[in-house]
Amino acid sequence: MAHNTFISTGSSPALRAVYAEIIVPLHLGKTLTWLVPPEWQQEAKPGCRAQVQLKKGRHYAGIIKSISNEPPPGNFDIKPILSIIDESPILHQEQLKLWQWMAEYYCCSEGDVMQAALPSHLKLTSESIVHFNEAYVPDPAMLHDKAYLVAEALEIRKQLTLKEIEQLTDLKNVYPLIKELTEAGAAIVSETLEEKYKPRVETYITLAPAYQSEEALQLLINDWSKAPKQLDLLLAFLHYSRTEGSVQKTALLKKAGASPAVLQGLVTKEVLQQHKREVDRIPGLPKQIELSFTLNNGQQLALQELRQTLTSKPVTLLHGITGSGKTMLYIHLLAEAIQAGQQALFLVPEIALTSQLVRRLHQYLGGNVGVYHSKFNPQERIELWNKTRNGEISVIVGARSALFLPFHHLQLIIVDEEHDSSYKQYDPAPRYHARDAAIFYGLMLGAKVVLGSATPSLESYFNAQEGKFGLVHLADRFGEAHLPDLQVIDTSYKPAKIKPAAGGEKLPPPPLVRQEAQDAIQQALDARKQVLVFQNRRGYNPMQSCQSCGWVPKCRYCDVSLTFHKSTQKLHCHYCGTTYPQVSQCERCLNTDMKPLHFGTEQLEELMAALFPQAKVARMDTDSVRGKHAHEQIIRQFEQGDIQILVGTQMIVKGLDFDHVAVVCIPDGDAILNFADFRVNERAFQLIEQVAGRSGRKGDKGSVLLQLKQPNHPVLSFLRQHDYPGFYAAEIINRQEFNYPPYSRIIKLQCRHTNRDLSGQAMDKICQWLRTRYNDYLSGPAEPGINRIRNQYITECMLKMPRNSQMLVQVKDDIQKCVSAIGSHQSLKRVRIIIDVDAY
DNA sequence: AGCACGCCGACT
DNA sequence: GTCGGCGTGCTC
Repeated sequence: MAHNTFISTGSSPALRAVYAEIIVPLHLGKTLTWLVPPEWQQEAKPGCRAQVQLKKGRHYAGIIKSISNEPPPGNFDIKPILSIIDESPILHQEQLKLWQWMAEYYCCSEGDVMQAALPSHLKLTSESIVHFNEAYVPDPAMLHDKAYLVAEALEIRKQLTLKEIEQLTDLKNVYPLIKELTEAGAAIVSETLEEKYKPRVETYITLAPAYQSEEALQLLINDWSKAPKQLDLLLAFLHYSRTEGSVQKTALLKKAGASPAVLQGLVTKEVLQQHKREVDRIPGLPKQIELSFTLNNGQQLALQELRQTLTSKPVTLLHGITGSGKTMLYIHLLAEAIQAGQQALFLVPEIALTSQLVRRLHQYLGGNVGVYHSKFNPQERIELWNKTRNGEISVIVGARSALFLPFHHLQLIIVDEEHDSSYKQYDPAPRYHARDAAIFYGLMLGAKVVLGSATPSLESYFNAQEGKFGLVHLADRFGEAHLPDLQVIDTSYKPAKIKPAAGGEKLPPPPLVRQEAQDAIQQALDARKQVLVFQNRRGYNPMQSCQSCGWVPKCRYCDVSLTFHKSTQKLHCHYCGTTYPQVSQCERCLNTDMKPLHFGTEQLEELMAALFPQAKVARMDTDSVRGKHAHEQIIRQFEQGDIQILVGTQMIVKGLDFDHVAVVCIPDGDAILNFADFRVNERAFQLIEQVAGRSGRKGDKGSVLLQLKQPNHPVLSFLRQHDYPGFYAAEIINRQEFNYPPYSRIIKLQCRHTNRDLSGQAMDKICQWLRTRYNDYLSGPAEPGINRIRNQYITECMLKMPRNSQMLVQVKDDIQKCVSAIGSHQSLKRVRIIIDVDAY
């Protein structure tokens, strides 16, 4: 690297200043440049973290993006880098390229990408420490009361953090006070950037060298007098060191029932010694590969096809119906990658990352597999990060953020359940789609990419049809299992044929779960089978309304009705989380006849328990799985047959394989089919087909009970036949006709502001500008169905751009210009603008 | 994101 | 008249 050669000959580049372009974890429009002082020029390499200061404030650990001799344009003082944190880069060049692509493609800053990509413990920000200036003599006349108080505290404690000063003074803003203290010469402020990752250290006990020999030891024990507890502990130690090899301190004390003081006695007598050792937080398994299963003919064939398309196409779509054993094929591919000394990434939707899946991967691929997801603590994530970087781990299974791990030889990326919308990050930026980013990254690295799904996204299937992706079908269900029957139960209103009895008694309302469905469930229970009940609404009643005026309790901050939760006896807003006391009286007309509308998982759980008292009923939704292990626990109980009926949201759909489910019941199918979005049909097909796939494994034919008010919905015929290609063929025509993806790319723009008018005005202006060039592609401005969330009024517009990439780059550029124009508009500059590329 | 700077109400 | 509250601009 010529630029940082300090001693050089000829036209001495050493005299030229060295600059580093650095990504800081902030939402900034551009990267900033720092000067690299000579003492850091050797270490300053792209991918290393550098400690930098912004303004006079905090220090950050930024990532060096590039090094150059060219100063940034503009005339201002360029601050020097304070230090280089990493001896060697923590990111590879390819990762930086991925970041850059992501920032450009999804219209965000690289700082935004950094926020998502780095585990929190690598993103350091400084803490200000206020030190006492020893030369200072406290003088109450010179300082204000509170400042004097702090000065006195500093004299005793020598240093205080900002938090401590806040508590001490009860001030919200301590900066003026600190300024006063520093100006008076009482205090000096420093910034500390501390490495947050600390290796886990355990203490091990060994015998002192003097007693290593059998004779010396015998002598010691035979001549032992006094301190019987110490002798007990010593004997216990000898026992464990013989049976287990190494002896860990806390384990020994626990097993021997001894106190630390007893051990300390032996250590002081120089009989035993203590050693500290760094240990892994993630327990390692043996790195063996044992593919102790056989593929059926269909799977064999599919695997061969897959291997073939992977060599000819950069991306292959594996369309395998639910229960066809896609995971087994993945395991084969992963094993091949490991054996070839490569690394592989196995992406799954967050909640599909269950111990069921992990257990299977560990069973066949052993310690070659590492798991990366949000339930792991920051320390464990760093260890996995490092193990990926140094190649200790070959396969990572993880949710979307696992894409950012520092693989050094990534040659295979599998995206399972590729249709799953949770691959798309919604908020905050970067609003990226992990599947699409994985495809880009795979192409860049020359890695093979496999997308797998029973119900592929229209985009992926389209790409396969066009020949852009390879396509492999896996049609047989594994182990003689049949696809379930779809039974539609018509719940549309039918006028009663018999007149109501004299006196005008009302007919009782039909039950939420109709008699037919109840009978089928009862049958399943009688056959000692299990039942899943899918309902995509949490809570007890998603809504209630006044019987006389129609008033509906709504959230104070959001434009949504409140859901009653029986567990808390409160009304909840599912958008901002605010809770309100239960309402029994209409606020508008004071009528006391509030009627609950619709139903959620809580009510269904209660209903199922009442209808089937002999069965154990459980519920799985975000409310019932609050704890770290609650989710796993419910799944395990269901697997073991301790639960017969499981009521739940999406959560029960993803990644779970249950062997004894005979019936899947969907009481509110209309909620799935009546969604105002161009992806309704696709989502409905995926959701229902996926839930259906949970039933009827291991030989029996299961059934799906779908209650619907519209029993002739076009999607149903395809669902009945489990005919994905048929569904695709029908749906793709709609997409083409209305120019929706995959025939176009959608960019959604949103304005958010507490003032509805300002939000609207900003969006109007944006649309005005965009219309001059993109009139044919623009729809909006409009207010979305829910126009206010967390007190922010939302307005939006949508661009349906042709797939032509040149134009896509252009439009993003123009959008950025719009955003900065709004940003410098006097009255609209405070409106927040959100750009969502490939929005869902 | 934070922190500095600047403009207005509560209180000496 | 000042203190200190929060609104908005800039960061190499």
